[in-house]
Amino acid sequence: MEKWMLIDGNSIAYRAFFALPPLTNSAGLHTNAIYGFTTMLLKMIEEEKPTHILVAFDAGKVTFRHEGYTEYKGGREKTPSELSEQFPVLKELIQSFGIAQFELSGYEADDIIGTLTKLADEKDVETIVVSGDKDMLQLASERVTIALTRKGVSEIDRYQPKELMEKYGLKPEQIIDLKGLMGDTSDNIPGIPGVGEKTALKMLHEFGTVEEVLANTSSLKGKMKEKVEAHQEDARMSKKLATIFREVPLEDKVSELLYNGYDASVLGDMFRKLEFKSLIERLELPEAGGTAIVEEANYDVVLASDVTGDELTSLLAQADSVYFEAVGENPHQAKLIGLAVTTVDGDKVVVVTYDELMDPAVAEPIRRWLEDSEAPKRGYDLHKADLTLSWIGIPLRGITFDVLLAAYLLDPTESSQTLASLVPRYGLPALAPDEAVYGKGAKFRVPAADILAKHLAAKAEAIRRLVPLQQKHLEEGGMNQLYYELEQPLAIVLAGMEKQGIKVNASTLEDLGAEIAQNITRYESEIFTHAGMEFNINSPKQLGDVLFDKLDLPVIKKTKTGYSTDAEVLEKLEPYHEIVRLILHYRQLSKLQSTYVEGLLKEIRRDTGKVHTYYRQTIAATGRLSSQFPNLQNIPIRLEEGRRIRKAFVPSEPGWTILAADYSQIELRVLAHISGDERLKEAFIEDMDIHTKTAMDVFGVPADAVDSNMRRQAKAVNFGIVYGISDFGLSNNLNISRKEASRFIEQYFEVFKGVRGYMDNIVLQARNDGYVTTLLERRRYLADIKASNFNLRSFAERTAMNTPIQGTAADIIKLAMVRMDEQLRERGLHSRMLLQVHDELVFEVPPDELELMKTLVPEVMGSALTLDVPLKADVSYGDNWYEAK
DNA sequence: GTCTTCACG
DNA sequence: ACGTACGTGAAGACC
Repeated sequence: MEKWMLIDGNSIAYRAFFALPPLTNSAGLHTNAIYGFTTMLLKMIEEEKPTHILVAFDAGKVTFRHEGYTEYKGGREKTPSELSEQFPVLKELIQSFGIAQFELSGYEADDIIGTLTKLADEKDVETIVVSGDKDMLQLASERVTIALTRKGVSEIDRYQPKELMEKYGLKPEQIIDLKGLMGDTSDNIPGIPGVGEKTALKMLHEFGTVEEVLANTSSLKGKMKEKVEAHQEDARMSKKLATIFREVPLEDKVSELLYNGYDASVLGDMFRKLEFKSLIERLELPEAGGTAIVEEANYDVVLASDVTGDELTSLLAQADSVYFEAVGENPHQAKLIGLAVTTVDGDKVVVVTYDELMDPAVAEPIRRWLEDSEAPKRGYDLHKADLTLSWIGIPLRGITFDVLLAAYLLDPTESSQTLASLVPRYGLPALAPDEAVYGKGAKFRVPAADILAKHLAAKAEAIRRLVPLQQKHLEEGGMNQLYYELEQPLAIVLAGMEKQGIKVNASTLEDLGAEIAQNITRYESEIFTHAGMEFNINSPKQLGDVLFDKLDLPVIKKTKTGYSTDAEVLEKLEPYHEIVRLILHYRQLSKLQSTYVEGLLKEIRRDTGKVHTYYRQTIAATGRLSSQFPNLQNIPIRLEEGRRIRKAFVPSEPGWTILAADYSQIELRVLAHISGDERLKEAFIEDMDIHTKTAMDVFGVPADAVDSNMRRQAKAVNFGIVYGISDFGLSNNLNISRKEASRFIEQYFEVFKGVRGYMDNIVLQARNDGYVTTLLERRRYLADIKASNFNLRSFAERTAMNTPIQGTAADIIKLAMVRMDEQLRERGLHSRMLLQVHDELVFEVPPDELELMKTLVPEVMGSALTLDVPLKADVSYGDNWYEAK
């Protein structure tokens, strides 16, 4: 079955140009229109899977339309040179894709596309037209779908006659009547002055066509009647101008549209010229020179079982880098496939398959090497490797460098940190894609040993070559300390905590679950009664239909796909209908049940009764950790019902205690330090209640005049300050007007002048350097800090304000963790560090260590880093995590 | 796979 | 005029 895709090249390029921030490649060529066009093209090819593709361009300056009306498209702004310079390159790119393009003198892209859709209708071929121009809607038919871009080029609305009727109440052929009446300023089509979309639609719904409207002016009234009568000719001519000409002599050029996919090396060359690195990675295109740099491997691959134990031992004595391959996202459950070790001189790579590692006859030297803390190892994601290995009883020691961790510090915002994506960043030869070696999804297979060995060897070699390059960059970025003294040691501390796990009492959860289940059923039936029908309350779509169509509640907010029903909306709807409160409760319970009761129960290991999270150290752009499988950083606490989940988190030894310590206001303390604001510093030096103090200063009242509402507002302002304040955000949060919010902020900055100075300064610094840093020199690049798009730029500015604060707080608790681990070890304590929740550390403590830990933990946390204000950590403890409050 | 919602700091 | 608070992960619905 044929399927055609016809793209309006000029229209899409224009749209992309104005939607995207200015991008240039290093040669200074603007590339934003090309980039936008390309992403749109890839998306549409993927979604539509066309057999034939054409990109049509407008040709030359004079089209047949000018013959009748010389002002056609007059008055249009001249195409900016930043865009026009992109057209020749765009055409080259389309050629690299192997996609046909037409440009016929005297005709516009519309006409070419119009002619082809006519042909498609005649031949009964399914066709999609891609454009940003609503005029195209006149071509819609049962076979022809018009895809119009919305909001730049990223979102696309598809129209067939049915959708057109729903949205405008018009048939496709009436689009030209619409234009005839209302005109089009961008094409300088006059239409009837004073008639806009609303009026034009009204007239067409009544009369159907321009001609009929003109024939019935008598039924129009007043000013409108005069205008229509005076501009009859304009309307007729406008209609004619808007009509797409569908008889372009294309003869039989359709066969040229056949699309057979692209040649990866040709497209790769083109993307390289444009410096579309993300697209090269996304499409897994070869790295350079037409085909990938295929460097002849200049090392021998040695299988462990092919050499004697002594030979293996001596090879490992000169080991340099190591790569571990495991299958599975969750390192606690991942299956090791094998590992590869390069020698220092790079001329040999030893590969050990999993079976060999498990074979005592072969494994002895390799196990000894892995466990030897004096044998240096450079690798990729050794935190994960350490954890996976620990489950088969092999500790990994002697880590001296990790290219994943380094890549993260060098650019934490990079979207992919896989080894394969990292390698080209440093100009090293590409790796074979994992998919090509293993297949994906159901087709995943571990290949034969020789093929596997080659692949693992290439990865180990890539690591060996990456290390010195990254070390140089770390040095240049002043991140040596951050790397060697913080992140790298932390990786092993984390693996220890993860392996240790925390005990979760299943029956506590089950009891809670039974209680919640009862309540859920109750709410469910009450909701159905109020709704007068049964439906899936968990479906935002169905819920929206009930609330806004059936019950006719006011629509507060819309999402891309329909009505919004989030908690914020529901809270506003509470006064209108009793059902809303019930839904809010239902939502709360349903979340608790599915995510926390059922979700957590699934994660408990049957044998030990523990859950083992996995902390990811290279995800968050600010330097924070993230937690997965399960996420133990978002266990409920704010509401009592949810907080009870914490009762299930208990010590793993009888008689022990859960001890939790959290930093008090760490982010605001960090802000006080880095901004140097005297008032804020003083507040913390005096150990005041910071929100009350803020209220006093912002409202200009004494402490005893601060009521709970003032404190609440001050607290919101403090949060806003940390997030990178905007009046809009604060007004939203406090449900006040933007003006009021803006006054709060102004008053805050009047008092905390140093904070204002910091905010102004950090944004300037970001603009200057392109990045911001934390106290420990952790770096975050802000690609959009100079964007012309207000939204993108504002976002980058808020990020510039927030990242040094959030990131420094992350630095501090990470430091505390490394220190704490040392302390437990050096003092020979049995207490164990189990969890980190951004500003909190959770331990399990034997009875005889409780008194010591109660002072040691806050001491270590408080002295992790010396700031101009004290760091304070509060301790609490109990029989479970709930009691430790 | 994407979207929406919601849990945490 | 624009239209967002910063950072995450998981579940369920729906395509």
